[in-house]
Amino acid sequence: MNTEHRSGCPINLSLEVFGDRWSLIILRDMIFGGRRHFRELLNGSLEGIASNILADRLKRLMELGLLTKADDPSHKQKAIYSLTEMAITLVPIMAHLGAWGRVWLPVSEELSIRAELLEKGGPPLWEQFMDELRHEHLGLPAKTPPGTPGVRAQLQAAYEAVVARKAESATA
Amino acid sequence: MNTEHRSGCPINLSLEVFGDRWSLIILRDMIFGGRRHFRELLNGSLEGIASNILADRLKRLMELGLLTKADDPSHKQKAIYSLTEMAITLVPIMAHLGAWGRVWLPVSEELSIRAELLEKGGPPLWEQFMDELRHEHLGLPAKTPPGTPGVRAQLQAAYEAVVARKAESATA
DNA sequence: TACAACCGATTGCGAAATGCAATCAGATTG
DNA sequence: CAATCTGATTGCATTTCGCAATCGGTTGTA
Repeated sequence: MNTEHRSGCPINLSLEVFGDRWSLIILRDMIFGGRRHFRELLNGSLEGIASNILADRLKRLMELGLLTKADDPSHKQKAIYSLTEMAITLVPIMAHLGAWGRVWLPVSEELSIRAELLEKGGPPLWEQFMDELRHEHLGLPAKTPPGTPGVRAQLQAAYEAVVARKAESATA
Repeated sequence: MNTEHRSGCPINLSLEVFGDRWSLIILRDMIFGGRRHFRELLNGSLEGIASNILADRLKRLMELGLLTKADDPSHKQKAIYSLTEMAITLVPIMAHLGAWGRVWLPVSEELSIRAELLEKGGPPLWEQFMDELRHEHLGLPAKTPPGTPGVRAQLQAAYEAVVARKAESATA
C-alpha cells in the first residue's frame, strides 16, 4: 500500500481511495449486485468497465484493504472476491451518495428505486444490510432468522418491479 | 454541461461529478475553510493544487451547478465563488466520508478533529451548519440569533486547540 | 479426445488528464 | 511609479485512462 499521502485530512484520504471513476462502481456492484467474480463484474457492469481497468482496481482495492480474494473450490481458475469490514461500512456513504444523486442528477427511475428504498429505510435498514454483507462476505453468523428476505433481495425485487411496470405501460 | 452519462444510476452519476482527485477537495475548502477566492483556494490548499487544475475544476463545478461566481465589489479583479444549495447538501456526505476516513485511514489528529465533532454532532449539527452556509452563500436569513458562534468557527477553534496542545506538549 | 466456451487477467497503444513552471494583463498598494 | 496582488492561461513532460486484442489455462460437451 502506498504510504505517500497528500495530507492527513480524512476527506482527502477518503478521496485518495475513491477519487477515480471506477473503484466505487466496483464496490457498488459487489454490495448491491452481489457480484463476486471477475466476469460478473466485467459483464454485469452497466457502465462497461474494461477488463484491464477492472483488474487494476481489484488489485488496488485489495492492497488498500477493501477486498480479499480467495479460490473458488468449484473451479480452479475462479477467484471469489469478498468485501472486508472496511468496505461494508461504506454502505451509509453509498446510501447518502445515492440520495444526493437522486435529488440533483438525472437519474433513471428503475436505477434509483434502490437508492429511494435505502434512504427511506434509514440507518436501521443500512445496519441490517451491513449484517447481511458480513454474513455473506465475512462468514459471521446471520442475525436474522433463516428464511427472512434479505435487504439486497428486497432492493432487487423493487428494481425488477419498476422495470416490469415500465415495460407494461409501454406496451399498453 | 455534458449530458453524456455512463448510466442513470445515482451512485454512478454522483461519481461522474466527484470521481476525480480535486473537485471534492475544493468544495471541502470552501465549506469547512470558508474560502471564497481563487488565491485562497490555491494557496490555502494543504494538498497543493495547481492553478490550472483549480481553474479547470472551478469552471467545471460551475457548469455542474455546484458553484456560482460573482464580482467582488471591493476589488474589480476579485471573483467570489459561492456554494449553491446543491453543494451545501453535500455536508452530510462530507461528514460520513470524514467519519469513515477517521476509522480506516491514517488521518492526522489535528485534521480529524473537525470530522470527529461533525460526527458527534450528527444530523442536527449538519443542519445547523447547512443553514449557516445558506446564510453566507445564498443570502438567506440566519436562523440563529446574532452573536451565536457558527459551526465552522467552532470546528476551526477545536482544530486550533489541538494544534496548540500538540505544540505545547512538544516543547514541554 | 477434440473443441468451443469460459476463467482471470495482460499487453499495446492512442487519448486524455495531471501537475509543474513560467507567464499574462489589469488592479491595487506603498 | 514600482512592487505586489488579482484570477487566470500557456507550454510541456509525465502519468493515467480506457478500448481492443490477446494470453495460457480450465471446464463442459460431444
